[in-house]
Amino acid sequence: MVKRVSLSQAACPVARALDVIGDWWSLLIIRDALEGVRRFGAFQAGLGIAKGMLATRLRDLVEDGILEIAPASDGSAYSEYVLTAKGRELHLVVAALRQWGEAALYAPGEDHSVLVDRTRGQKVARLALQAADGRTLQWNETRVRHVAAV
Amino acid sequence: MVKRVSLSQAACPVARALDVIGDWWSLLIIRDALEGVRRFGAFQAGLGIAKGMLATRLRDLVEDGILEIAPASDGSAYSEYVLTAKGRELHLVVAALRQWGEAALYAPGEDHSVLVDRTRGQKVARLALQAADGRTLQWNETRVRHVAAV
DNA sequence: TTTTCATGGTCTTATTTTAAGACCATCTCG
DNA sequence: CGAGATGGTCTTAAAATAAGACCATGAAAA
Repeated sequence: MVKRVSLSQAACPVARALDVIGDWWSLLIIRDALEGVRRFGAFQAGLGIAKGMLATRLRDLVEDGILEIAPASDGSAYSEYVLTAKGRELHLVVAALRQWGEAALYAPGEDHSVLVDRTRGQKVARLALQAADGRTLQWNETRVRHVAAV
Repeated sequence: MVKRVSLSQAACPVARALDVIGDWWSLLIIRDALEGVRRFGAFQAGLGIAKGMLATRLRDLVEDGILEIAPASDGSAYSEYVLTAKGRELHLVVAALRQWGEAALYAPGEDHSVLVDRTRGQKVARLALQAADGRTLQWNETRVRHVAAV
């Protein structure tokens, strides 16, 4: 029996991305980190995750260069987990998931949190795929160009 | 001991979305479905997934209204799995993952598949968050407005 | 300074999920 | 009809998860 399949060498960026952040908790941790959560205890309280799971997830995310450990910003001797530049770029993935969830998984009238423009408090516009020339592309107006097998 | 935690009733759309598609294989299945894969055997061959896993994943995705079973388009007695409207909307999530993977997980010069405009074959533009008035928003120019606890 | 509590983990255990393949029923086609 | 393709189910062993006991250190109160 082998370990869980690894996609870290896949030629498809989607597969490779899921290999890193495609598990249950990682994107939730990143979501919280994007909102400013930094301390172990804060992640644990916000997510309701078991401590052991959180510890391994944080370790993995640090190993993958998505989080980094920094001295606590409040001057105490504890440390904090902060997103790296690579990790911050995941905000679009989180936003896409959020918009899909809002549209597809809530009954009309059911309440949920909302991503807003920080300065004006207005809801962020829906994401859309655009061609190089700026045309908006629907799901069936794109295709994937695969690389030749090695 | 309880089952794996369920987030299906979360007030955060990100959590609820991950509850549905946040496992290892679902988004890869959806990625392939977006590229036109429809048959059980085609999914299995493309993903290298165990048959049992694929069967349960497909069943779950159908239950969640992301895929639906249709008669085979080639006239045979077999059936096919096709994306529903709800499932097709996930193309933005897949695109966001793809763009992040391309930027963050490949060494310079390393080859990967690319999402292109179907009519012109040009690479799709990078996604970006926009405010209601069209301004582009960086990761730190947004915040999440939470709902009041019930 | 001693004592107490908060913080940030590790380790153990029971349960669930996953990977792999054996097995089987139905369909297609020669 | 018979052989192989197709689309599954079932079994089994290994790995991941959930929950909490336990522990070391830092912070803070007495």
